[in-house]
Amino acid sequence: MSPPRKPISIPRRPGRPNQDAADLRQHLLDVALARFVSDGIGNTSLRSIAKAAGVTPALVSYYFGNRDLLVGAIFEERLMPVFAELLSMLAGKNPDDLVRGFVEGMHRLVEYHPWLPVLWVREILNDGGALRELLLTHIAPKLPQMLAARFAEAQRAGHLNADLDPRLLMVSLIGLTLFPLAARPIWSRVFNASDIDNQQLQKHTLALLERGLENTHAP
Amino acid sequence: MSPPRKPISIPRRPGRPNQDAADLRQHLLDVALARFVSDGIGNTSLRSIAKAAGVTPALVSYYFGNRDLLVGAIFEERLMPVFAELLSMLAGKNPDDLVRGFVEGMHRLVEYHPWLPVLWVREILNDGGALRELLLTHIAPKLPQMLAARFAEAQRAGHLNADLDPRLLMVSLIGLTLFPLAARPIWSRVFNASDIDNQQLQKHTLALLERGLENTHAP
Amino acid sequence: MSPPRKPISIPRRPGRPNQDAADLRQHLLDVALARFVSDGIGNTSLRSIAKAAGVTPALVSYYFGNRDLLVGAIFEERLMPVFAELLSMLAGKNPDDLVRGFVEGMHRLVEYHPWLPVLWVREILNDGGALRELLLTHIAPKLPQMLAARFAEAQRAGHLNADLDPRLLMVSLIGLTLFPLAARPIWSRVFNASDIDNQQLQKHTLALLERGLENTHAP
Amino acid sequence: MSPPRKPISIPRRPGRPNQDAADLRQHLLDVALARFVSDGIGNTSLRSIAKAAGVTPALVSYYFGNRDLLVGAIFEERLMPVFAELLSMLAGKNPDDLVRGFVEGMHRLVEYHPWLPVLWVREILNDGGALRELLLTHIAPKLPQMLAARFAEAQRAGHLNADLDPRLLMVSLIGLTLFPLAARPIWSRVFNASDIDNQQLQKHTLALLERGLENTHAP
DNA sequence: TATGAATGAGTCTTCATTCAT
DNA sequence: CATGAATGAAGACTCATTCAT
Repeated sequence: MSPPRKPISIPRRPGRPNQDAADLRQHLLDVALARFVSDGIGNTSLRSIAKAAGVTPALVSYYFGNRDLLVGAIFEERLMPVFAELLSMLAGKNPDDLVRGFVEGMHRLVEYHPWLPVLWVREILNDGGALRELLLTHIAPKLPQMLAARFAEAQRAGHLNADLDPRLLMVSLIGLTLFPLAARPIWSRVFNASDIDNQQLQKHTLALLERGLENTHAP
Repeated sequence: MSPPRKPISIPRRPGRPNQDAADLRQHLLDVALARFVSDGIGNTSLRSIAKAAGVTPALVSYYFGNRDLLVGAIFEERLMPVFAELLSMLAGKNPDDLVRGFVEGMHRLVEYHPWLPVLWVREILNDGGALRELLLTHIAPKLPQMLAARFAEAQRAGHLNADLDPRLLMVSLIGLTLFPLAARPIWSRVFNASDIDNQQLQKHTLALLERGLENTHAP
Repeated sequence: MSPPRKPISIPRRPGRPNQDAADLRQHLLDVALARFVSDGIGNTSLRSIAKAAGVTPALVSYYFGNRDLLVGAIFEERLMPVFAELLSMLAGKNPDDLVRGFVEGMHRLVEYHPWLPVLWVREILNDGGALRELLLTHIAPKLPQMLAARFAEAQRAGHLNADLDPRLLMVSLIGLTLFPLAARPIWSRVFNASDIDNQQLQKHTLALLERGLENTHAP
Repeated sequence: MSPPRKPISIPRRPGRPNQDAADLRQHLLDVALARFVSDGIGNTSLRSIAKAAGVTPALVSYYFGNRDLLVGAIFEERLMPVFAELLSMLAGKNPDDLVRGFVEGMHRLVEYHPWLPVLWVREILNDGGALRELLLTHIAPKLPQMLAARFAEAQRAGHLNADLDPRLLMVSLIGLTLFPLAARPIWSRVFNASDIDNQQLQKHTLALLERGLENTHAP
């Protein structure tokens, strides 16, 4: 891998903690990710990342080559691992637990990577999203296709509402997990709903998924 | 006539059809909306709008004053009317038809205003979204609060799954309508699903909402 | 004279009093003069004049042809007449009264045309001043040369301090009249001297001119 | 090394001598001052300064941040030192020499900083002058107030024409030094007076100040 | 390894001016 | 007589990037 890998520690600017080059690279990625999430990738200048990281803009270019390569690095070193995690979470699940496993897994994931929903919505979901193409060409197909296939299988076995489309179910699952998590700031404000935590959201989601709207508990 | 007049008469941009000012204004709004939808508001320069409209950047300033006012105009003249439509669609519905009405209404709406889902996701859902504040302060609260209130009422009357949160149900509904519609390009590609049309999506969504995942049709 | 001279009164915008074209021209000149004085000619846009006059920018161009011609009109129709006044004030003065006449005349002039000192200092005195060239080629030479000549004559007759230069005396006179009048805002603030009115200034100036610094009243 | 580097090496603007950054900063200040003096601060674009300095406009922003900061730098690094000089020149003077000291000091000052009178007149004296506020809040009050106080003292001691106002005397002194020096181009042309040098001007001024107009030398 | 200096392209906005109406 | 529409040029400023050091 490219430029700064030697572990020689040269504490240049005393403001930043004494870390070696690899750490600085990670620091830059952290800062960049934070800015990307809060401002959007397209709206974030390298300058602002550099400033937030206590570093010159030239350094950011130096470490990552150029803007696109930085975005690529964020994708590969921050986003991909998260999807890998999700994949491994769902690997062993048997079909009946799959939906519950997905919902719980996603919630657990977001607990550790709170930036995921927003980044997903803004940069992947959207037409010009900076990460969409990367996702679609690198990893995306695998996970959702695998899940959809297993839904289809369950459906054929009569374990799943026959009126559902297995592929669309995959979409619905994201619309019921990542989407509400990304949208929290807005519904929290609209409904004055700071009392609702993620656990309640998860419970609501599972209730909706498992039994739909009808009050089937009642006899 | 005294003041200095160059006698050469140059007909203005012959490329654009001879339309009056009001039309041009609408044309500019159309173009701006299109660019906003495809690139994001924050990433769209007035210059690019002007170019796409076959007009100088100065003219865009001339018509709308400045960038923020243009965004405001888009909001008021393009987005607000759509929400008004939705509101009137749902006005007369009785509680039992409400969810179905919402899903069908949203689909019908998007049929006529295909840009709605994307714009919603990018500019309202997201943290720094250019339209979020406008929506939240102008119209947003009313519609979702009204619907959530009616859900709560239905729930008290025993007509609605007791484990759902009425406010989160509102969120879920959007996650199952606007979200999949906005995400169509992506799932269509991932699943090679150009065969799935909006009608199927609507059917799937209603099936999921009404009975959940379980295969309750089977005895 | 150029464009709008017909006395047909068409009250277009009801905001502005019902005045005919000639009056509108005068109105525009008034407004332009006011803006020129307060912002400087170079810093004043036709737009701002038009706005202040309740008129479209196009109208200003229409009436005066272009920016330079407007400045020319200000010079000819506002500044020239003032110098003519001064000239006539000093015409009949006999040599001994000349200095006193100049000081008093200038003060009287400024009483009626308070904008004179500022305009003079900014637009004539300065190197790139918009009116300097106009003044130098149109009128300037006459008045100061005439006065300087009469000072020289008085000096030859032994009526004037022999160590003075008659031409520089002309300069000094302006430095002791127009200059302090233009500078009033600044010295008034520096010295907290809102108590000093023009009459006191005039008295001080004459005292300085007539006897210099020394306390010659004392026997 | 990895990041993409175009191998073509283009030596930067060979026109300007190879000077280090500090020198370039000074050069830019020099050029800016010259433009400010000849065109007025408000009428001088960064673009024109950059062009005159053989530099891109972006570089001017790079060095000074923005327009106001550039003006501030001119004030602090060019104007303030001059006033400090004047102050130190007058520090030790005893009251009787004060006026003469002021006139001579100002002439000496202008000899080394020929731009001072014009800048003073245009940017401090004038109402919207860009440097006025800076001067008034940073330094102005001290010097003139000190001088006026000493004039008042001399007057009380009977050493100064009793009909003068000490504060206005301060104003008159500027009107008889900075003003004629700033106006030289104009009176030099009006009177065809290229023969009058600063020494003669100084002599004239002192003669006027010390004895006024009357020919008191004659018995 | 890291940066300061520098640039060219691009941002939005304002300006004076023109001309058909 | 007066203006709305339109433009091209210029305004200040920011940006990503490069390169010598």
